[in-house]
Amino acid sequence: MPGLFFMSMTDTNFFEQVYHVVIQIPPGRATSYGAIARYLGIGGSARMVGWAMRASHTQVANVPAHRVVNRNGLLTGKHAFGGLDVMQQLLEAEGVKVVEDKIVDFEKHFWDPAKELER
DNA sequence: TGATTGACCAACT
DNA sequence: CAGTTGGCCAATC
Repeated sequence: MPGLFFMSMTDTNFFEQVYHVVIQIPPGRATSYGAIARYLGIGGSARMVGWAMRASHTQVANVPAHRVVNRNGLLTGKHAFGGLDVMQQLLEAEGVKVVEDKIVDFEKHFWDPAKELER
């Protein structure tokens, strides 16, 4: 039932790539902007990933942006969810503990597209 | 059109 | 160990 996402064909291929990966993140898992960027082959442009996410919440639905945090496991984009504790609630609802705006045992919940989707 | 900024990351000082 | 710098690329000023 998921995978029901669509966007204007005027959107850049970059956004499409990012969403394609994020949407495939399983519940209870999380990944980092850098990991996605590397998987897409744009390693240095991790900032663009986060930037694309911010735009996603207003343009595209069904994008679990709350499962994407920075390399530190910190919920850097919480402010984009309308509330400063919305992102945390979403994660905890999936079984991911969050303390001080950062994911506990981030490595344990880490989901690397380059590894899971590998090849 | 040039400069600044951004839900980042890694290396360097 | 903390602050700075470079990189990457697109949007905004």
